Amino acid sequence: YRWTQWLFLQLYKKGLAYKKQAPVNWCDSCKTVLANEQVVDGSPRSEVGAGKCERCENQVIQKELEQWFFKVTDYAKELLEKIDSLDWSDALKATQKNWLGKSEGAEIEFNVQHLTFNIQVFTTRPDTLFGATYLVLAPEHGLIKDLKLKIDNWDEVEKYINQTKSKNKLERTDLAKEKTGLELKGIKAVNPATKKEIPIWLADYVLTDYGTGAIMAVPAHDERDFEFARKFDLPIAEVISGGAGGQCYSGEGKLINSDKFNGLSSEEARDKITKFVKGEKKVQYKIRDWLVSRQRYWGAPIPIIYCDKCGLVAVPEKALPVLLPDDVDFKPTGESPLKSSKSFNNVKCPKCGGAARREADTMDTFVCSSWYFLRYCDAHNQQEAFSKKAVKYWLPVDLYIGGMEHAVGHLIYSRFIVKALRDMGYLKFDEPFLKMRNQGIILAEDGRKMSKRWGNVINPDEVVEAYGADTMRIYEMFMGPLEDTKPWSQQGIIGIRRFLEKVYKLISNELKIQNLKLNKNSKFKIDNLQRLLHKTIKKVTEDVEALKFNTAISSMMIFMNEAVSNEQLSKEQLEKFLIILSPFAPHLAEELWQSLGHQESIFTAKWPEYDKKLIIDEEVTVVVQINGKVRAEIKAARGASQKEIEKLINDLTNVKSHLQGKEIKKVIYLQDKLINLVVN
RNA sequence: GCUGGAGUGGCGGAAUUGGUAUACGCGACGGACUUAAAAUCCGUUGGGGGCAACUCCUUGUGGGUUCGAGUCCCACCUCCAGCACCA
Repeated sequence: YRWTQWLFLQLYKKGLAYKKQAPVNWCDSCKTVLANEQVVDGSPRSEVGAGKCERCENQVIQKELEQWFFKVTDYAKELLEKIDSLDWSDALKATQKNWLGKSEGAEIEFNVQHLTFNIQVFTTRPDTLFGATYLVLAPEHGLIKDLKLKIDNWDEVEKYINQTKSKNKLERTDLAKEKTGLELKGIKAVNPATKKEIPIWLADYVLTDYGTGAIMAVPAHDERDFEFARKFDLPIAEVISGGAGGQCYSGEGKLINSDKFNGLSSEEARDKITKFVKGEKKVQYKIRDWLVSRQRYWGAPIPIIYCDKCGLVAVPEKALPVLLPDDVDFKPTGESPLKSSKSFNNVKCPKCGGAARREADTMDTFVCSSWYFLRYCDAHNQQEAFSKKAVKYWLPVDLYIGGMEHAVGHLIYSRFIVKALRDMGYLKFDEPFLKMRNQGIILAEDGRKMSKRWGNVINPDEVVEAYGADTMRIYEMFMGPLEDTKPWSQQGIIGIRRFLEKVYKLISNELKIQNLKLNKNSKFKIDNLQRLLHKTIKKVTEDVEALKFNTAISSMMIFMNEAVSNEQLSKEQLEKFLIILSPFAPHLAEELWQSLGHQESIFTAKWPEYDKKLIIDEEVTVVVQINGKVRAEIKAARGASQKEIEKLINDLTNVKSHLQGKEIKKVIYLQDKLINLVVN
């Protein structure tokens, strides 16, 4: 964590790490704050449904605290734009795009009537400006206090603000709940397009931390504004055609009731109206800065010192690491545990030498995990976090495998850190993980998630005990595609055990290992087995590359079944087979390899190459279709011409009977595969 | 509501990307071995009809394109995942 602290200092120097007072997520069971990304909805089957700590599933509450943040928002644009250049799954990309939440619109200024104050709003629909019949501010909006003396119903307003404060995020964002709000009496705003006076309201459905914390309400063309206007009897002005009377229409269309802009399309009008009222085009993102402070013991201490004279002072890099003290109780209490350590807390200011105290919070563990792959390239370097040379050699990561749950946490943080370090000159690449695959989770046999709560957990140690580690390993790969969520089957695993036993028996004298040339009578079979082996090598090689382990295993099973039923297999064939099996069943393959007399490990053996000539069959099966329906199949020599095939199939009784009294209108021939006779 | 993904036998799943649907495995049924069971081995196994050769139906539903559709297009249904009063 010395180098994690170093990383913090680099971000701090660049202004990318900062401290601010803000409402934050607090888990009262873990006794710490959480990042937005660490608050989850909970399992779909949970009773309550929203806002839970991802670690303990406790309901998260909001607290107003001063905390450290990393400025991920500075990179929102690039984080979004570069997603499409990555070889990641669509689901992962979409989730991350969702989280970044880009929306394009404009900031427009509304003057407060007869006063010098004005209110900025963000809207994605400047084309509907003529229909803005009132404004709504978030209860936390800074302007409200400034206008206190002008507001006639201040007592009521204050009461509403306090009510909002007492609500947690869950209560406030409950979609089912009816909207609440009240008017700021005594003041009015002016719609910059219509120049008409419009009322200013306060409502908790407007969020303080998105956009400007204020909206222009267009009830005719926004569902939420419509609902609000109906409840409080506010005017509704239709400015986009296309809606049914008396209903809200949130789509686009031609402008109406919009003065000189009438007749324009929504798209054309957006720019023009924004210019007309001297508004500014703006792009908004939903993502917030990353809250990295934690009130926990286990974590890298934040390398900052507070001095009464100098204020906030960074720990000099030479003084790193700031070690965790051992004279504290590390159980979470809600206060940072490091605060209670005398040895840790009291220090001298690095600038003036005066009495000072250390920052007592530690960093989110995700700070460490957002750059570990850089350190892994150069783990023993004592002079720097990583050398440019080592990082250039190893990174970016070619293939990264991990769960979907990292979509909006680790994977965004890592991308952010890499971009920040790149801009500081430490790295020369933009993205940490070029190709990413998400393994699906293995569910319990009942199709639910494995959980202590359901008592359906499969203990891998017990599986290994009963069937062996190789069996367990292969079964997990055989169950289905890597990325699929799939249920475990205690019954199904026996098939893999049988397969491996078949392989084992091959060398335990139950089957004879013979040389290829051995038996004239079985030459045909041996030839076929040799062909099958090479097809299997091809299939396994390609499937491994594509991470399609389930079909690779299936093809090895087919080969084994064939080898066993023929009771023929040369030592050379067995060896090649063992090598392709070895990544799947390392223990068994190694043991059999040694028993064949090898001194070196099987993992030093060269991966077999397939013979291109052997994977092509000389005799092929051609399917005979009549009007697209399979009526017969024939064996033919590879490369047979259409005429030759037509001659062959004419004699087939089933073909004859289907052609009786009919006329062949067209013949479709796919070499070595299929012939389709189209008849009337 | 928005975004992404998926619907194939009793079950997990294959299908060269438009060309024999159900590979491989589990389970089930029948048989061999056994006093018996387990293990192992052999056979059968999508559904219907037929003694049989064969034949009809079948990839969530309904349409369409095509010589030919699990695969492509349109509409719908269901499930999973993510986001959600984001203006």
